Amino acid sequence: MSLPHAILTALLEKPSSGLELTRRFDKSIGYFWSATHQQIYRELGKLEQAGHIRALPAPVPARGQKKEYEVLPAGRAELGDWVGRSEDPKPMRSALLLRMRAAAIVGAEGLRAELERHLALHREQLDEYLAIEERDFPAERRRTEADRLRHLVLRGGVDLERFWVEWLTRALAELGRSEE
Amino acid sequence: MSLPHAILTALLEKPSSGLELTRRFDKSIGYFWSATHQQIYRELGKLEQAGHIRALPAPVPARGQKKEYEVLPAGRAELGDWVGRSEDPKPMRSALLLRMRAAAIVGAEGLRAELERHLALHREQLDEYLAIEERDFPAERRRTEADRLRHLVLRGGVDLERFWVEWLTRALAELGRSEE
DNA sequence: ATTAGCATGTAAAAGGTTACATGATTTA
DNA sequence: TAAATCATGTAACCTTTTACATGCTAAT
Repeated sequence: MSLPHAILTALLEKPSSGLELTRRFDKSIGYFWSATHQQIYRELGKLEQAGHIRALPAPVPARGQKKEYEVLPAGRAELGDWVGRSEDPKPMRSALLLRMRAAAIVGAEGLRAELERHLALHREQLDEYLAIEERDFPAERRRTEADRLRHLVLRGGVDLERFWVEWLTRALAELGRSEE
Repeated sequence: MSLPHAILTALLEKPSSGLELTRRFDKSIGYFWSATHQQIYRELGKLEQAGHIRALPAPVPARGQKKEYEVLPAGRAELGDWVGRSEDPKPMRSALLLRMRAAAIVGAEGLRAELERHLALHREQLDEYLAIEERDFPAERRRTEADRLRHLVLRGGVDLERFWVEWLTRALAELGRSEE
């Protein structure tokens, strides 16, 4: 049950509309939580009903009209509470690793191309995160605790992409050994 | 839609009952796919109906009685087909990273203990995987292609746990800087 | 006026989690 | 024979994914 807390966090960082949130989830929030616009709109409704957020008064409230939300004290309290809660890491699910294990039995036909495709995707993602890092956390400057926390989270995203790039590179090398 | 393929893979490696499969998912299959016994029983039913697997004839078929399954040719064909399919990597969702980002706003109260708890869990998991590696993939021996593939998958699990251990260690060090 | 793009939603289906129910087998 | 354990299953719920629907706004 983390989506509402992801949204509260995003809204505290900057009040936004549903579509703006969607875009932020696609970009800078994506390295620790992902969500589609359908999830976001549904959850915004629930959060509003619960009194955790409210829509800023709009000049002309109507469907198809931008609607900005901000976090209410109750929402901030709920988030503060949630941060202190304990939760076990979710077990892994990687379709790619599964394909590889299945390939050990039924043959690795076509797997190589898929590995190369994933390698390219992860390299791209890694470059994006590195660009964000350069932009938002430049060099060695006196930083606040909050800055250091945010940087650590981004570092998580960066290092995870690096892991995939390295693993895929190694996998492709190993796979090549006998195929030529 | 990968759970059925995870089960087909597991059953091809060794015909099993539902509970045996559950145990295997908890241990050696867990580093690339996880599933509970409820999911597994439900899916075994579907796979049997689809003609992809069959229950081995039991002496006394009854509820509460062990029921072993094996993969039929149609199941193997489906798996072979699936391995060649293309699928994008699923975007990340880490409640821990989210907690950290939220902590940057509402305060890191109690986060340190949670990080330490996760560090311990990931160290344990890493040790388990390393033990499996030593047992199943000893030293440098002539290996078949299938062995190399299986080893690569396990390496994925190992390296991912290492990533978490390293990131958490670093996070704790960073967090400590200002708290004392 | 029409089209493209922005913006907010609804609905149905698939997948995963949690809680509970039940029968068979072994062991104290 | 009672309790523990093995084994299979059902049901309800929650979350995520996919597809579709609708209304506003700006540009051609």
